[in-house]
Amino acid sequence: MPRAVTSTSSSSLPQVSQRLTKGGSLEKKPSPLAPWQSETVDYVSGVVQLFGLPPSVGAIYGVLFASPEPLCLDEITTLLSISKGSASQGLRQLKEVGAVAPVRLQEARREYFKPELSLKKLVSGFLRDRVRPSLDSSQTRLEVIERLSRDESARKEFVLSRVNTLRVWSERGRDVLPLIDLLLSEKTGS
Amino acid sequence: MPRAVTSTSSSSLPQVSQRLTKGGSLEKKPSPLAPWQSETVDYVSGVVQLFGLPPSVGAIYGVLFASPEPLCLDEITTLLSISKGSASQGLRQLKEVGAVAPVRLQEARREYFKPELSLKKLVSGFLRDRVRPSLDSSQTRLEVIERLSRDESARKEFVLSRVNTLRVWSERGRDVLPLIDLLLSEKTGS
DNA sequence: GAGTTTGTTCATTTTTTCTTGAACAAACTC
DNA sequence: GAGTTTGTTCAAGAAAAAATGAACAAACTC
Repeated sequence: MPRAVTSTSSSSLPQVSQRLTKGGSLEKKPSPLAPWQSETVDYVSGVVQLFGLPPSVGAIYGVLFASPEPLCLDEITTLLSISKGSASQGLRQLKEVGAVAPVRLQEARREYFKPELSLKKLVSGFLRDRVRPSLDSSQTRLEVIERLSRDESARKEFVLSRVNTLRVWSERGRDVLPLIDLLLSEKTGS
Repeated sequence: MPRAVTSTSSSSLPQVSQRLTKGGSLEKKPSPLAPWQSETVDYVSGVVQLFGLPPSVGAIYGVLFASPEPLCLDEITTLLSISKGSASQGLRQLKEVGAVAPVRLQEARREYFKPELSLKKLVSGFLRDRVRPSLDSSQTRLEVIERLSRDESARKEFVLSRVNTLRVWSERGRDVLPLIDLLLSEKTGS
């Protein structure tokens, strides 16, 4: 009894099909979402994709963002016309980065979700869970390269200079992350 | 007539099969590249992929980075065992973001390439060509959302607050870009 | 405990992205 | 101009990523 907004609910909504397409955007088809909501889902989804997350994940965050009340898995599934599997996995990813928080509604048995709205938290969660790890493994790999580079007999200076450049870049990367965090913390909008 | 192919001198290159695989890494097979070079190509390629560029593009930048001399399309093709098409397209992309510069070698007819080594230039080129455009189109889309949101009669305050949040985020995004640029400009390593 | 409701997992299918290679163009050579 | 050499384009194939859906588990209800 997905109250309210089921796709093909009682009305004659003909195949309410709203499918994710290449741009990660949603085809404009009859939707249980208000126009501004569809547009927002689409927009947010695009932004999220810029950060390398799949379209469905962006859409899930988007629909939570555009909903006045927390939503449960089933509602998300219906509103976006995505599979239960996608929704479940997408929510997991969003929880991991801290982009979405579970809400326990007193009477309800299901788990509801609301979006994290602090840009700082969103970004730093992403940096922490997605970028930092890469930077770390990058460390190990750099060490391998340094070791191999010592076996080089020819062009010694060139090799050293390049390896050094890599090292510098890597450091710079590690330096910049916390600064981004810092930049976003001031003037907490909204 | 590939001459003076870097590293492993002018020896006979035995079936250099080196294929791009899922992680964007290169299978370890007999390669015309020295070990540190292969490793570097692999490493750099990984980093480049973090920025959303395809593996082959990263590999191309990587091999240029690891080569003491500029390379031409044909040499790149051979060293990485990728197709001429890939190499050509990859080089175009790299030229667009300013990650690679053409070098005119006096006697030679072919076009040779060398890698841009300034981190600042690399990053700002990327921001300019890949991120800025998204931010701009984002502007237009935000306007659409604002317009649609005015048609909303219910939950007025909620809708306004969300739209406002989007606006703030977008501004923040535009503010941060130049700062990143700034951060990278000081102390020019290497 | 039998039957629900809710959610997760994962093999399969679908979609998207990347690479290839062959056809084409442009610029040079003789 | 005919033949090279060098490089680009783009349709088609290959590979990777994402979404689906059905089987399964866990927690609840009676």
